[in-house]
Amino acid sequence: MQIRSAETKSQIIGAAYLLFAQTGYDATGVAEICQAAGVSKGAFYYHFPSKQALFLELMENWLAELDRGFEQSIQDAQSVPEAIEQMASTAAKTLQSERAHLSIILEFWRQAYRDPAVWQYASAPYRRYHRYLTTLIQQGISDGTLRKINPEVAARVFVSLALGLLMQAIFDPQEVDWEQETQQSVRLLLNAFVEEAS
Amino acid sequence: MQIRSAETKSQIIGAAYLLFAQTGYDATGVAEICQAAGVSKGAFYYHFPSKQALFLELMENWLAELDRGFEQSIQDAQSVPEAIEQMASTAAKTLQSERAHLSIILEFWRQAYRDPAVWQYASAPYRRYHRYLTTLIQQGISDGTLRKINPEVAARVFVSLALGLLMQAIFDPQEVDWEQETQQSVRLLLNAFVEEAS
DNA sequence: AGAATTATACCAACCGGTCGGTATTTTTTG
DNA sequence: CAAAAAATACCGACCGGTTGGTATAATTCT
Repeated sequence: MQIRSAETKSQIIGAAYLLFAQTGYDATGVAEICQAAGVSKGAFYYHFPSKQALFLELMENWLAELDRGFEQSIQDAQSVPEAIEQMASTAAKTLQSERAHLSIILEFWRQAYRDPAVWQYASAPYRRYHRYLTTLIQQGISDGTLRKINPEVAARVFVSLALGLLMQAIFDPQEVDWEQETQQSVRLLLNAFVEEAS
Repeated sequence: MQIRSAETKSQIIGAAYLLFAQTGYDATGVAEICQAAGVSKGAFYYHFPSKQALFLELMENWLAELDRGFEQSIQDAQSVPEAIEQMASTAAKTLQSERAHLSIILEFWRQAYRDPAVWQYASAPYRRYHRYLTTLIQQGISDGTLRKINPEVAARVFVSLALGLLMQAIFDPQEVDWEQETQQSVRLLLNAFVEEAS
């Protein structure tokens, strides 16, 4: 039956997700994953050709989910600053809900640095967000909402801000309310970027 | 004599630095490090109690060097914005010179996430920079150079920007001139933060 | 039955770390 | 000063344990 098969596969991915986030890719053995998933090694290698392949699929799923969250939120924004603020809010909320397993991102980055195939998947989102933000800011400038700043650079600042906050959230999960911190940071920037009422 | 001893030790650290940056901590074997350093395994374990200890020492050295670069540059700045700009410039230059081995930072972060001892060393600098930037911005506000922004938040933005740009520089070492990109980003922010001439 | 799926047993490679012993340098002693 | 003793620095074979992956048998589903 395909139902059971699919079930075991997602069991494996789920267990691997938790273990990779908890202990890291290298330190997590295949046997360990199988045990946590309640599945044998044979089943594992029936569904995945290798540990690395499992990792890639896991990452694809994760990033796709992240994208899904974004696309829903971007829809209805009245102004450019509001759109950016909403993007930030969505990102913060998504990450907040997964804050216990954010370290999986460290694993993504590490693998991405070594394996070109992983790099392709991992780097695409950032490029896309940068491009999207650039056009958004351009639009804000031409409709007079934003001051005449360099859209490319400003977009890079936002992407960097997101990455930087993410890093800090990974390492200080409780110290600070990162959702609020994100909101404050973005507002600070937007206030500094909006055209003064004349 | 201690000279030979110190020599071999630094040979080991040097070789480990390159290999860790190239292949990662886990994937780099002790034997491999020894071979690259032209030294035996016995010598290795004479100088370091464990692979992990070597890593820690390597990281301490690296971070201390980074600090040294900063302290020299911060000295003579005429204004608060100039001080920040100079900090950014120094950071960018330092990282530019080591751009081929920046991925060692990924290793730092990963180990820091697991080992509390490593975490202490790795997180201290960024806390320090955040604190320093906060007072710097506070000063800029009280002397009328900067607008009335939240110093804590603004400092966080700068730290995040640095982390974010660093991440991107690690993954796209050639695509962009990150030294220039850093300068542009910081200037954009500073321009947005300075008090308009009245 | 037979194809798909899961379980068990196993392997070869590798890895961090140890250990008995050797070479080299420094210190002590006659 | 030189011989002896001690301390330091280094060598490389070796070990216990782990790991990703495989071969093959058992089971389940259609």
